[in-house]
Amino acid sequence: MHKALSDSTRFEIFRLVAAQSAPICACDIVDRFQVSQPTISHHMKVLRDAGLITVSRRGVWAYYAVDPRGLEVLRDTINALMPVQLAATR
Amino acid sequence: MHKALSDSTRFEIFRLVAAQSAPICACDIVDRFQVSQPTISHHMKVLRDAGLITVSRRGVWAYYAVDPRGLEVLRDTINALMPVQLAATR
DNA sequence: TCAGGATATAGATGGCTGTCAATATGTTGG
DNA sequence: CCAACATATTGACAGCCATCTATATCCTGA
Repeated sequence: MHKALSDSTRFEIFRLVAAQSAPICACDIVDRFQVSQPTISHHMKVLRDAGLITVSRRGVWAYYAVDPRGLEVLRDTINALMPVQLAATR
Repeated sequence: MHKALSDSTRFEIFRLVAAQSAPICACDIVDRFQVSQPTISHHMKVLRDAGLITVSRRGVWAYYAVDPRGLEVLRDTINALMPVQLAATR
């Protein structure tokens, strides 16, 4: 999961997806980055395999959204590493 | 920061350090992993450069501890990615 | 059914990095 | 001051991976 977020391009893609209030079209992601469409597709697969995003198809288009369960796992992992009194901090 | 935790050996080292109630000696870390001493030293440097751990010297020995500020940054980064109602979940 | 477009897959490649052996650096006890 | 030890640094190398081009797959409108 950390590995999925360790590449800067992929992290930025994830941030973009996470910033949306609705699923975002893959084509819109391709438009916003300098890398090629296959590279974006590859990154989406990595993020998907990590459980961080979900994909839904509408016709030809692919719509990506954050998988809340993945984020929860990530947060819980971090919290488990924190000393208790620090974990209580908000 | 995610990159620092993306390697499995390094993540396990960090988990070991985080699990201690007092700083842990580098020699004890070397003892618990299969990799060589220089490799451990390299990983400690990566974790240190990422702001995740701190080191203090006592004589010949190096003692490592989690840097709470790094963990806070990490947690805040994750929280910033979460939808508000999910971030409120405990 | 076909053309065109959106996305995914395959294969190749260059750069990054985790690892090791060898060595350097720094510290302490005698 | 020296020997022994703990840790860090260096240099080399193999495997991984982000990226590209080319191509395949899938869907839709006409």
